[in-house]
Order: sequence, then C-alpha cells, then structure tokens
Amino acid sequence: MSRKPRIRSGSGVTMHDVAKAAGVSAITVSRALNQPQQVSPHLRDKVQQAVDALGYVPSRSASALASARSRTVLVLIPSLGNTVFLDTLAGIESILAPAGYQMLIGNSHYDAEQELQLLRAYLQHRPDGLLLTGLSHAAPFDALLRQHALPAVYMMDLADDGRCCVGFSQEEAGAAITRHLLSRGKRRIGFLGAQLDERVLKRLAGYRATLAEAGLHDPSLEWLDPSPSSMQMGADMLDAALRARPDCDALFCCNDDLAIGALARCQQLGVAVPQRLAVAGFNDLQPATWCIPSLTTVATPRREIGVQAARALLNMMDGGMPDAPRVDLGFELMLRRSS
Amino acid sequence: MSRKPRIRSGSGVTMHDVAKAAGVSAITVSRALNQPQQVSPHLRDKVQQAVDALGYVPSRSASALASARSRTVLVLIPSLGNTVFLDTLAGIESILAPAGYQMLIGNSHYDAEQELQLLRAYLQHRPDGLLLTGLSHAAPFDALLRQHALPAVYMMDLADDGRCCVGFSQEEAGAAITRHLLSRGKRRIGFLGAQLDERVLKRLAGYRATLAEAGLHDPSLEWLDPSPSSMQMGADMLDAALRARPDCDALFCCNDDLAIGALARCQQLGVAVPQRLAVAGFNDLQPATWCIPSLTTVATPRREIGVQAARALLNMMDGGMPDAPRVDLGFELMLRRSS
DNA sequence: TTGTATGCGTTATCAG
DNA sequence: CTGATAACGCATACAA
Repeated sequence: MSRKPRIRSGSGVTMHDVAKAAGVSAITVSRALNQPQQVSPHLRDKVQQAVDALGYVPSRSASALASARSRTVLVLIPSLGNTVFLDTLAGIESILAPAGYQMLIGNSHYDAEQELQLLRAYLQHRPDGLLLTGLSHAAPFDALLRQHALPAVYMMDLADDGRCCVGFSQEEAGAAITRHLLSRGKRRIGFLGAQLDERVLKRLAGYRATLAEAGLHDPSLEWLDPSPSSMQMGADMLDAALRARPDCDALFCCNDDLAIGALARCQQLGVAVPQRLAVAGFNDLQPATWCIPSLTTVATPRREIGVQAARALLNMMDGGMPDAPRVDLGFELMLRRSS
Repeated sequence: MSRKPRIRSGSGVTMHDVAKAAGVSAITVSRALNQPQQVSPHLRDKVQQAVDALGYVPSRSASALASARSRTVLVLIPSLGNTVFLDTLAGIESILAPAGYQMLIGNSHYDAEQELQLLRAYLQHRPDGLLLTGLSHAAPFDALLRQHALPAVYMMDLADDGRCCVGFSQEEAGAAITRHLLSRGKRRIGFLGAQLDERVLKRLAGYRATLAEAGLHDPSLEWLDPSPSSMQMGADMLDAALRARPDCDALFCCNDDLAIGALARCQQLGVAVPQRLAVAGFNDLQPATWCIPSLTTVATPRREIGVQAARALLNMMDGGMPDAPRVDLGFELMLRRSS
C-alpha cells in the first residue's frame, strides 16, 4: 500500500522534526516544552536549540485535539466601542495570557440573538470556558452551555441563582446616585436612558424605587431611547427634556457619554449647572474628570471585574469550584461640580 | 490489547455519531455539511436531521488538522480604543464572516515588539492569512511571514515594494490639509502630534514638505509627544503651543481627539476660532461634525479599507494573486467652521 | 527520566 | 454519488 503524504500546514516543521534534530523522541520534545521540570536540563537545552534552529511553532489544533483542551476562552461582550468593555477585556487578558490561555472575542452588538449565533460559531473552537456580560441571554443559551459542560462566569452584575458572577448591583448603584441628587435638594429628578440594555434598565429600576419611596416618582420625567448612546444623543435628549419639562431640576444619565453631551448642550444654552439643573452620569470615564463642569458619576470597577472573573474561570476550568460563586466588587460615587 | 478511551471534548457528539444516526458514513456527513451539492438531497436531509437532533457542532481543530486550513485570519491592529480601527474591523468582519472565516484579533498597543510576540503566539493557530496595520514591523516579522508562507495584506498606507496594500497616502493627506490652511491665509501653521506612530510621522512629513515649499517651515511650531493621544492631551498641548508661540495662527492636529481637546480649550480661553487660530484634525470621527465650532478634518475610508483588504486577502488565500497589489482609496477634506 | 503505542475528530485520496 | 482507509500533529497511558 502506497503512502499518502498530504500538504502540511504552517512552515511544515513538526514536533517529530524537532525530535529528530535533537536526537530524542517526540514525546520528550512535548514535555520539554510543556512540563520542563520533567526533562533533564541537558535534553531540555538540546530541544530548545532544535526548536530555535528549525523555527518550530507548535500546532494548537493538534494539541487541542489530542488533549481535549483548547486553552482558549470565549469572551462575549455587547460592544467594542464602549470603553467600559475594553477595560474589562484588558483586565481579563492580564490574567488569561500569563496562564497560557487565548481569548476569542465575540461582539454581540447588544443583541441576544447575535450573541447566541456567536456562541454557536465559537463552540467549533471548543473553548474551555466562557466569560459573559450580563445575566439574561437567549433561551437556548444556557441549554447549550450545559450540553457542552462549559464553565461560565457572568460579569458586570450579580445573580441570585447560584451562577458564578463578578460585578456589582446595578440597581443599587442607580439608587445611590438618585439619593445623592435628592440630598442636594433636587425634587424633579429626570432620567435619560439610551440602549436600554439589561443594566440600564436596572439602574432605572433603582432610580424609580428611590424616587417612589420619597414620593417623588414621575414617569413623565423619563426619556428613554433604545438606540445606541452617544454624546450627540445626550445633547438631543437634553433639548427634549427641557422642552417638555422646563421645571426639571436634575438629570441622572444612564452613562457618561449621554451626560457629557447633555452638559455640553447646557453650556451652549446657558443653563446653570448644577444650580438650575444638576447632572449625573455613570461609569466615570476619563472625560468626566475634565469636562466643564466636571461630572458627578458612578465609578465602576470594570477592569477589576475582568481580572476577578478571569481568575474565577481559571479556577473552574481547573476543576475546582469558584471560591465564591458571587463576587460583589461594589461601586463608588464620584461627587464633582455638576451636582 | 485493551482500548484506551479518552475524555472527549465538547458535548462528545462527533461526526461518526451523526453518521450512525443518519445511517450513512462519516465522510458523507462531512460532505453534506461542507459541499452540499455533492450529496443527494435525500441524504442531505437525513444528515441535517441527525445534526439537529444530536446538537452536533463540528470541531474546528480536527478540521484544521485534517485539511491544513484553519479558516482563520489574524488581524493585527495597534489599538482597540481608537474608533478608526474598530471601523476597520467591522469592515473586515463584514467580508470574512460570510466567507466562513473567523478573525483572531491581536492588539499590539502601538508596539512593534509586542506585535511580533502576538504573531508568534497566534501562529500556533495556523491562520490562513494576515491583515496588518501599517508597513513597518519588527525585523524578524517579514521573515516569519515568508517561512510560514502566509499571505498578508497591509492596511492604512501605501507601499512601493510590491507588497499588497490597501489604504491611502498619509503623507499626501497631511500635505493636503496643510495646503488648505495656507489657502486660508495662515502663515504660522503649527503641528500637534501624539503617539508618533508611522502614520502620524508621515502626516508630519507631508506638513513639513508643504510648508518648506512655501518657505514657511518652522520647526519651533511643532509639538510632539509620543504618549497616546487624548482630548486632555490636546487641551494641554494647546496651552503649551500658545504659551511658546502666541503668534501661531493655525494648528494641524494629527487626529481628531487632539483637535477636539484643543478646540475645547480655545473655547475656555476665549481664543477666536478660526479667526485668530484655525484648527484642523484628522479622521473625521463623529464628534467632528457637532463640536463647537465644527471641525475641519480629513475623512479617511477606514471601513472600506477593511472591506477591500479582506477581499484581497480572500483572493490570495484562494491561491490567486490580488487583482491589484496596491489599492489607493484616497481621502477627503472636510472643510468646516474651525478653519 | 525517557520511549512506545495509540487515539483525538476530521478530511484527502482513491476505489466502487 | 458514496464509502473505506490513512493521515494530519500532538498528548495520554503505560512500560522500561
């Protein structure tokens, strides 16, 4: 029977070639690279030399197939254009990269259906674990996770059902900033909301509950738009708000972009901030500290969320249960000139 | 000899399981999924049913190993925090995803050494092709590409050495905006530059050449800082510029962020724009259209660059040569109120 | 500490 | 149009 040699991928250098060059067996090369302490220093050197000389690069596909571990983690986020998630990604990478894991980044564009498609597509890579944004996902989502026995950590929010999550209470944060505005003597506090994703709606719920408790809840002070937020939209919403309710004396914006756009429009219109109108944002992005007036907002531990979520996932992928199934990293009110 | 069953990855459903359930052979399943027209409609249906019933997800690792094609493209960009590259990524994905390719995104943080490390790391995935930002890379970079016979397309700029590239002339764009400022009667035109990557330096070169030709080049009108750009930095640089050269009558900022920060500072200081000081940016990001005053800038075809670069790469990965090795997508001056 | 035999899930090759 | 077989590159189990 004749051999059937096929086209080789990559540069064509395999572990066998390295082994031959180093005068050892293939498995010794494998160990020298993956568990160096199990190989004698002498052979380790010879292998390393051969690797360098031949320019050998291990094949992740072959490794994954043989070991049933892809050393890959799927990270699903709603947007790449939002600094919040970029910071989270940076935190994740700072933990996963040194541990030898690579990230597959999926951008769902704030769409549950797209998120499900992304999961389906990326499952072909057999990721060892999953980092998710938010708690609610499309119906078949959790079923898929279970079927594939995929460890998952939920980021940005806190669940009550035993799922492993790292975040803070969006609702409590919304309530806290609203209480602050109340403490400043404001009584007709409005809400500007864009995107209207899960987290924005929870901040809104916190706002509503706090005002209701004070007997000050007024649905006509809420301006909601499901389209993506932007500074431009903040400016437009401010116009709409002041037109509809000139007596409004404070605004809680669901994020800093909206708030900064609103602030800029106030400047143009000559609306006194915070005297006539106080403005608060959410997230504490960089411009919040130097816009005029500086912006009162809620600082969120997004990078740390990435770090701790990645650590918890590493734990679960090693077979262990997470130390704590639910990590509350809290938030911090940043009180500045706009309130 | 006893069998040695191992742990299975994923949900454990393999192509063989599907084949058994459908009453066909494994290879027929493979064909039904990848080359449907080569399988009779009847069997195709049976296979599809079995796939759905079992929740089968093909293994990319096994496929890559057997076919020597990973259906994966490595995209290396200098930053994820810059809208320019996010737009490019979106353009790329719009072409690669429908073609069945997945992107591996590497963020080099504007660092050639990191970029090289990323290439090394991602080569383990045996990408079928490469999309690169800019023309100059670390020394061993091109050697690695050749060794691995990796087709590559260079984005954002134009090369003269036969490399396949899709972009526009950064130098010519810098010259064009400078000529525009000259045409407005400005004579002491300054340059604010941050990051100082390859492309910023080319814009600077275009600026210098144009002014030199007019006999107006003055090195003391250049303010350069290698750290990452931001609106804050734009504001700070404006302060420095006006302090050192109060007679400066125009500023070409190497990007919109810097320009918008400078513009904001002008507002605060009461500097009349464009009368006393004209300001121009680069890229035409969203805020450029609605900041006060609106910003004169250079619109860059970044999304289209992604689209065409991806198309060219698909071509090369199919074995063909690119239609044109060098695609100049040009740029457009957006003349607004700030000049 | 090092080596041998074998299996991971898929596709290329070639035969029917 | 369909199927049997071998091969892809590496890691596990076990033996030496």
